[in-house]
Amino acid sequence: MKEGRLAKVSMREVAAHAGVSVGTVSHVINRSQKVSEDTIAKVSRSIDVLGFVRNAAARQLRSGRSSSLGLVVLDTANPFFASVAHGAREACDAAGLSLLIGDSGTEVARESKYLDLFAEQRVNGLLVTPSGADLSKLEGIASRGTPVMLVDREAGGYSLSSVTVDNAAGGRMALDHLIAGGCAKPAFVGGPFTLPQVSDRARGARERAAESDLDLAVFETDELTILAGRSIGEHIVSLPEEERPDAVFCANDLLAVGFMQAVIMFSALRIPEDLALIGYDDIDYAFSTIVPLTSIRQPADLLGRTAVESLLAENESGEQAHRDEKFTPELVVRQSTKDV
Amino acid sequence: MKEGRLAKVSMREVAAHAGVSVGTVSHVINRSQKVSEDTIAKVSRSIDVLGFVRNAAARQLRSGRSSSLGLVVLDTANPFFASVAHGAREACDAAGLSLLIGDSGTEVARESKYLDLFAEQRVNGLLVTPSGADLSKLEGIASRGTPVMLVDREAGGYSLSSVTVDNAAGGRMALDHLIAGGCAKPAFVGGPFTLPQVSDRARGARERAAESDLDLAVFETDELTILAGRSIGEHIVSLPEEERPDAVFCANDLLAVGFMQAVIMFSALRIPEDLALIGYDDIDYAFSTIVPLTSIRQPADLLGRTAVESLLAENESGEQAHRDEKFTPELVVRQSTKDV
DNA sequence: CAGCCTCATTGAAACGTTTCAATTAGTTTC
DNA sequence: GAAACTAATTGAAACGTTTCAATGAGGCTG
Repeated sequence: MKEGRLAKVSMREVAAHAGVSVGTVSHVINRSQKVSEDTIAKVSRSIDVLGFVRNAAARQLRSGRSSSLGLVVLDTANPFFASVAHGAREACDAAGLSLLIGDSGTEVARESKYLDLFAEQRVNGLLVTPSGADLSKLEGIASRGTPVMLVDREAGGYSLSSVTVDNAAGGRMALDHLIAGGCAKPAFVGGPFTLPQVSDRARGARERAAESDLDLAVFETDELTILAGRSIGEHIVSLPEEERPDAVFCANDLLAVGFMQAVIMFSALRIPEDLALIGYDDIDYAFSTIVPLTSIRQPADLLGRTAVESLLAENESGEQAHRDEKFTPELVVRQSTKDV
Repeated sequence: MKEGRLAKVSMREVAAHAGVSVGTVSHVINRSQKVSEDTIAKVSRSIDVLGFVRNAAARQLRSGRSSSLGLVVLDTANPFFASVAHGAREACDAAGLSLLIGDSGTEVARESKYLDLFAEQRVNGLLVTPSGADLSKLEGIASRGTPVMLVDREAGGYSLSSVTVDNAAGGRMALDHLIAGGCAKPAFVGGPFTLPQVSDRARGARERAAESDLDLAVFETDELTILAGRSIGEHIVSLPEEERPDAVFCANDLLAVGFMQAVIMFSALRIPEDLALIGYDDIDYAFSTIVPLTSIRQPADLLGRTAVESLLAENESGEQAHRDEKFTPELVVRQSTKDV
């Protein structure tokens, strides 16, 4: 019953126990210099016996290296970002890095808090989906030597690298499909419009609508959640028929899922006959909604993976030039829209 | 255009720039001792001008404090664990701690890797949903002074605290409901059975079935994912009618969602008339499946929050006694089962 | 056996903070 | 005007590593 009460053991104790110097212990642990078989055995044994655990803080302080990346996304509960994080994590694992994840909840203040935290942690790089329009803080961080990669957000005028999926093209695709299905009164549901992901999708959609001489009604939401979708849906289905859209393009699948709930709970409208519905992201659940959801698929996993890999590549090559990698989304047709 | 090229600035530079000692700078930053208004202003200005950022490694090394908790879950993509993580994060934010998250993918090796990583990080505490049966490693960590809290897993014989939801009771509830709806050939779908969450739910279900003189058929899966649900579903709907269950209890909602996809794609069976279906967790999407899914709701968010709070409380009070906090799940009836 | 390798090990200086006892300057008290 | 306080500031010692130049012990060579 000898409970090894918090006897914090450092390399000094290990060295003493094994009868060697501290430097030797370090070399055994890191294989940083040749050590004889005998010594390795002795030291390893002492490490086990004493239950020594390396101190990451000390090691990082001395070596300057940190071996971690920071990722800040808008909402970890959103399956799209969960996939992004998953892809990023896999890429980090492969590179022997650990990934710190922050959830900004689309709030600039929280995002900023995580950026500061990660900066203090001296992460090797930062992957960020920014919440606000002003990227100067990120630019500052990048110019001070920490590589920054924008995820699902273009650099705009800022001097930053990015990995994105073409949102305007996606919006255009969505409307193209709805119009081909014969829709006459399309609407866009989403928000906040301060998010370029939202406004770009809306813009692409509006442009395509205009080409067919159609107006695109816009219903702005506060969030991109199931709940927000349900409440705006409740509003829209209660509109008099002449004001009600006959096709709704939701800025993401969570909104669409909530919207569908509202249509079914609060109206007798049929999907897609009376109201066509298309989402964005093609999350796993889109396939399984009451009426299976047509959606615009984004390669989320790939986005995360690519972001990490590009960051590391850029880091390694000490490159200055910023790259913008842009993927193209893909239409996935299911029953919530009229197939053509 | 003066790009502050990686001029790594430490407290020494700040002190020099402000014309004070390093100690004073530290006191300004941490408010750890009274400093005159004048000096505070001077130092703050120097910090801004030089772009000083605290070095977390050095600060932690010296102070011994780390202000972070580690959380290891089975699968971050599973909405249940996403909610647990969310609750934990909120509680951490409230306590001024940062939360490190690891995803074990139900692999003991990956879990172990994260535990080591967190140990090196000297986290203030560990929240773990273990993948394997052997908790001796965790017990060892706890006895060496790092508080450990099991999440969604009981301590069994081990000397550890836990926060759980009663799985056997949940399984019992599910079967109770199915039997009340008139089911005669119930089945359980889930796995791996090495996870107590799975085996306890199955056990509760089997016991309740036995009380009504019914057998519970068991179909084991490798994972608790949509895909696994779909493939076992494909198998089950293709069974000859006399072997086919008339009610299926899935060990979680992801399985149930996949199962439902299979039923619809590969059979003409109606839910719930020909086949009743009940899931577990009551994730947000359960409400929106093709046939809205009956499920056993777990307070996931609360689980995460409580885990953190209990850990901190235990930590603070320096308590030795281990507590087991157990919540009770709740049946949520929707259309995938016959209401009674 | 002097000189020169090679191989393994060592000792001590850094890394950037926090912390605490010591110092200085200024103010009050008798 | 000495003594006793208070308030603000300082200096230096840790914290646990990594790293690098230096040391020592053999073994070879000529």
